[in-house]
Parts: sequence; structure tokens; C-alpha cells
Amino acid sequence: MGAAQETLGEEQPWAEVSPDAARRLLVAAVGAFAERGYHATTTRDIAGRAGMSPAALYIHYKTKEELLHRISRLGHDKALTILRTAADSDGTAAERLSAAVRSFVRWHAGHHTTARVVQYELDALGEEHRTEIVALRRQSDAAVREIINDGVRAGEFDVPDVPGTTLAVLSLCIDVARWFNVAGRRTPDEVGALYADLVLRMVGASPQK
Amino acid sequence: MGAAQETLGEEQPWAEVSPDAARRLLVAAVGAFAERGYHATTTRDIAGRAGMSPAALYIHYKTKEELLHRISRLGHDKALTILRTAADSDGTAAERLSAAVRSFVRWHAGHHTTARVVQYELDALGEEHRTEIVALRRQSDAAVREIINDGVRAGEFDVPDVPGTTLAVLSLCIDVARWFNVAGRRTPDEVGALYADLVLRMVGASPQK
DNA sequence: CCTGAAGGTGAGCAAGCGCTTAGGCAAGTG
DNA sequence: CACTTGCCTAAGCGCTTGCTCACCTTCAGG
Repeated sequence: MGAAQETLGEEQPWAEVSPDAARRLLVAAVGAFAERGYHATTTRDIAGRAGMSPAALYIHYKTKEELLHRISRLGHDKALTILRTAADSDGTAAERLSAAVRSFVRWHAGHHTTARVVQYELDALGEEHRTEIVALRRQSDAAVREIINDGVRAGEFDVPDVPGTTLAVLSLCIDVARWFNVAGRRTPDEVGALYADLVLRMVGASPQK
Repeated sequence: MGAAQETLGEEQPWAEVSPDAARRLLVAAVGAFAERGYHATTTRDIAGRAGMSPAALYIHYKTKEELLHRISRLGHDKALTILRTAADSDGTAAERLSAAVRSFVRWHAGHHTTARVVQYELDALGEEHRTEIVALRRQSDAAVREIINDGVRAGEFDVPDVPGTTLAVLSLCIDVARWFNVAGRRTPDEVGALYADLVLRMVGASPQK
């Protein structure tokens, strides 16, 4: 022991957050917000989980709301990147839609505590921060809609109402964060595969092999 | 003027709640909880909306949590009744599933403020009340699963994973309460029709007329 | 007219909230 | 050594919270 070494008991997200104390606080906040909701979480809860005194929080973050914003921002960035990566890859529209849903859902299931905060605590943000986040969400919407439009144009999909179906697809994927339970029987991979199949059916893609 | 007269500016739900003051408080609570969430709503908010002093709340309800429980209970009862009515009707599995989704979604869109509280403020309930409500939700799940199972048995549906698909269908419908916006372009009826179509595709029902 | 129940209010209590302030301690620099 | 800088804590301020309590008003029944 002795050499610099990451503690990788489980996957370590939030690696981009530094310094260390700020990350510990952020991780603690994600856990607390996901479990009890933003408004039911106190700054003492967060600090306690991070093993610090309540005042320590305000060295790294100006307010409790800024913490939520940082989490929301990073989470939306990650989710959008995942969607975009799949959307911009090569392949048929069906392949891209399938990949997008699979990876998007896998993230929401695998990081369901983060995702829960990111997707369901939006109204707790202040006016300014909320509009920033809403803009990110519109980009997610656009990414999915583009794939579906491509599929319709190529004759791969049969979709009478593209905006409505886009909305439904995203809604379906996002809501995974609400019900997914680690204690449940499904792995994030399995849910991703199931949902990719369901979504291909929703857009009327010709039954894939 | 003077004859007894109902003020029916809009549909009057909660007619089953009496006396009048208790209903006004409950309606006020639904509005406040839906807008800002349970924990961010104060008893003064609720009383204020109902045009009463904060103390009046405690004449009709023991605690703020009891108010939430009453709302949640009534809402779940209503939602379950709607689902069951469609599920128990005559017709093919496809017809029953379509009817169930259409009416369930229409309720979630049309009463999206109530539905939002009912579906997304569950963790704010106390231990005892929450388990009671969770039991109701399992019945909703069972009702939908039964229709899907019927369809599979009859050869109408092609569903590899019945429990998973059931979960996805309910999740899809419930999440309508989160995003539906009165200012949006869709009516509850339109969303219900769209979703019924999407769900039939998800279960691989032969394209309906 | 009196009485008692039903339904309301104003004032306020104890607890908990987000956040601030004064100061402590360890490490780096001259 | 003195001094600064980065990170943290103990204590607590001002305010809001859920809820209570003493009291008031209205109205039906005898």
C-alpha cells in the first residue's frame, strides 16, 4: 500500500469533480436527494453523509441549490452525450434508435440514484438554472426525433405522429429511473435490451432478426 | 339569486369529500403539492389557498401527511377503477388493452395535477400509509398483466417478456402526469389515442383496422 | 333565553432550517 | 521564525416550519 490508488470498489463517477472534498459532498448529496428528495434533504444530512460539519458545505458550494444544479448539469451532460453518441453513429435508423435507447436506459438503470435526481428534481432549481437545464433536455428530444425522422424518411419506420412518439419514447426511458430497483430481478443490460425492442415496435420497425 | 347551486365552472372532482371546508382544503393541497411538491408546500400555503387560517387545517385533518394520504388514496382508487373497468369489459384482449390505456392516460392527462401528486409524492407518505398505497398499485399492475396474458394466450399478442412489458406500459402511462401541460397542443383525448396505439404496437397486436 | 356543538381565528411555541462568522490547524514559502 | 493559504469546525443567528391552544362566532334545539 502506499502508491496513489483510486478506490474503485464500484465504478467511480463524478471523477471530474474536484477537489476531493467537493466530490464527496456531491456524492453525498446525490444519495440524499435521490432517497428523500431535494426539499426533504437538509444541508446537515449532506454534510453528515460526507463526514463533515454543516459549514464545510459552504466552502465548496454557495448554496444547497448550487449543489443540485451541479448534479443536474453533469447528469444531463452525460445523458445527452450517451444519446448523441448513439444517434450520430453509423447504421440504419433502426440500429441507431436501438443503440440510443439501450444505452440511455442502461444509464438510467445503472445510475438510477443520479438519474432520479437529474430527472425528477428539476422544479427545485432556481429560475435561471432551470431554463439552462431545460435547453439541454430539448437537445435530447431533438436527437431522438432526428433518428425517428430518418427512419420514417428511409421507409424503415411507420410513425403517424413523430413528435408525440418521440415524447413517449423519451418518457418511457426516463421513467426507468423512478421504478428501477437494485434489489429487483433485472440488470440494467436486460432492461436496456427489453426497452430497445419495445421502442422498435413502437416505431413500427420491421421485426429485426 | 339564492337557490342552491353548484359552482361547476369546471368539472368538480372530490365530490365525495365532505364537509365543504374539508374539500376546499383538499383541493388547495392538491394544487400546492402538484406545483411545488409535498415537502416544499407549507400548511400556510394550503390554508391560504383555501382562504382559511393555518389552524383551520387541523380541524379537518390530523396532520399534513394525512392530507397527502387522503389525496393519494382517492386518486389511486379512481385510477384503479378506471383500469379495472376497461380490463373487465367484453371484447378481445387488444380492445380491452386499448380501452384501458386510453382511459388511464386520459385521466392522467386530464387530471394531471392530481395525478402528479398521486404518482410522484409516494415517498412522502409515512410507512404505514405507503404500504397501503403500494398494495393498490400492485393491483393496477395485475390488471394490466392479466389483459396482456390473455392476449398472449389467445395468440393476439407477441410478448416475450410479459412482466417487463407490463411494467413498461404502466410506466409509460403514468409518466404522462409528469410532462402533460395544459398549455400544450395535445388534448387528453389525443394523448390517450396516441398511447393506445403505441401500446398495441408494443405488445405486437396485429395492426388494428 | 340558555346551552352545546361545530367550525373558525390570532398568537405563538418548540424544533429545525439554510447559512454565516470567528477561529483552529496543518502545510508551504520567505 | 513569521506569515499566508486552504480546509475545516463550533457556535449560533434569523427565520420558517408543523402544529397547538385559548378563545370567538354561528346556529339548532329546548
